[in-house]
Amino acid sequence: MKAGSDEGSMNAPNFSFSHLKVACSNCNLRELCLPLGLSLPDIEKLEELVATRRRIKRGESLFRAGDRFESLYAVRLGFLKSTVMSSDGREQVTGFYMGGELLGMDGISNETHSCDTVALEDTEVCVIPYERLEDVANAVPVLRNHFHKVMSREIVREHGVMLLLGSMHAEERLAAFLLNLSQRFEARGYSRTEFVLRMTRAEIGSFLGLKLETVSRVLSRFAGENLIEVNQKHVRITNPDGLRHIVSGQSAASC
Amino acid sequence: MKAGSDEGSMNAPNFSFSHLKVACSNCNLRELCLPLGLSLPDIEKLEELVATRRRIKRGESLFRAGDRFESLYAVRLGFLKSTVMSSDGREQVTGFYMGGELLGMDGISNETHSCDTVALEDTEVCVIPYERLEDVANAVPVLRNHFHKVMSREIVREHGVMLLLGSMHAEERLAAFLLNLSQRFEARGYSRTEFVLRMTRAEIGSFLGLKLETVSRVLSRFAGENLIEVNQKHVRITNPDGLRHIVSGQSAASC
DNA sequence: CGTTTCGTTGAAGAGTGTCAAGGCCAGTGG
DNA sequence: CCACTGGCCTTGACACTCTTCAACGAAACG
Repeated sequence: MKAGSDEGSMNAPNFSFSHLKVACSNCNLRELCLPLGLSLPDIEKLEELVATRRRIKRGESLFRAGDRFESLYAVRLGFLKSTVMSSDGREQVTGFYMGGELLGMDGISNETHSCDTVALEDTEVCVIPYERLEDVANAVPVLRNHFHKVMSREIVREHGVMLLLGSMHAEERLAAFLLNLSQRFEARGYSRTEFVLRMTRAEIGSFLGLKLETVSRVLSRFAGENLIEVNQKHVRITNPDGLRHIVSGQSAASC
Repeated sequence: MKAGSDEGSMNAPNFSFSHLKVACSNCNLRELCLPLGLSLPDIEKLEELVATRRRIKRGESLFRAGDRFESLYAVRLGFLKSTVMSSDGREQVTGFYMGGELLGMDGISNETHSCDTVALEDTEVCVIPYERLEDVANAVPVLRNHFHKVMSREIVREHGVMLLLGSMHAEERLAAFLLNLSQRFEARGYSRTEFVLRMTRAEIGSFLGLKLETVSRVLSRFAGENLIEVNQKHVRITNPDGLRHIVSGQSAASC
């Protein structure tokens, strides 16, 4: 756990809510989080809906499998992972989430969450009570469409992960993973070439269907081929085209 | 192509619509497809929405990646697969769909479909124009909730597939696959122990992240252990508990 | 400064993939 | 009716990727 956080008094779960006024209109993630062209009155309805925020410290969970579903969450700050667990205890990371992304949609189907979501660094999310979301979405068609698109986008994202898990080699998976992170960091105004992995090798491996040793070895190999520089969690992409080349059928050429 | 179909005059794509009156209220799939407790007026709105059906012959596609998204489809009869394709031409089956299941939600995010969906046997779907679905869903909250749950269920299903692809061995994947089919057939009133695989070994393999030879070998191994009987596409599950045992950590015990 | 967690690397082995040959079955045409 | 064709499935032998096991090094934390 990181030392020196100035939030020391707020770590009991039920007191980690922040009741400060939420201002979506000022949020620098609104292009990621919200549809374009919301009118002022619509934004006011929205800000009434997204009334609270919640902080999760590194290692704590936002929700767990089995928890009653009540809200969706928009990541405001930080980094999380979602995992599912099989009956015999195997864990699979189903996704990593960062600023502007929406979490918790797995819970709608059953009124119960089916995955665990854990913060990989100190994180803040906007709480979106689902019942009220449905009302607001009814009243604001733009928002309703947007909500449907976000759910659909999650489905499409998962199709991509299935493609990756089902038909790619270790090198291709990791190249695709790094490029995906790169692009998402860039969309948030960070460097697309240089970033810090918030997750461990084991978590990357779980997401990509590989063992942590394989992840480590492939990263070292990439570094040896001057595609990237790696130093523990710090990664710099020095040859993005090389990575793209690996993703799109380098294997098709060499095999 | 099968001979002797009495629909010979309807194979040009644009004439494969059937404008017969759709009657959700009489449909024997309504428990799978619709929420419980719809009032009569609600059902009438629904039947106005789901006004047309469409037939797809074996091998034909319902929609393709890149097609403009206009409708969702509910399977009334038949069997389909969805596939995504990577830039370098690798194909991944993302799911198999049967009676009562909803298709096409990938298209909402972009107004463009991102996967191909192909009939594996002669199939009939109910066409649900998306724009009108949104209106009807607004007017009928039960239906709106149901729609959201169906999308969420698709997300949860894909989490399960990710777990399978990311952390299971060939035998576990196939055992899980057979049990899943078994359960879905049972829910539709068919035998849960004896059924016909509508897809080829290669398609099963693509879905499960395996090669067709591995699928064939594992099925033979299961047959050798008297878990199932296989004869080409015909499968009989003789020891479902054995299969369940394989799914839940047989490997954890023996390794 | 010791402890723990995380990451790297090597060697050996298991599990799938690849390649190749042959069998089964349905549909086709003689 | 039969032989032929092509698609699908099965099986074997071998190659290869990834995992497993183990040891060690580096960083984070109290």
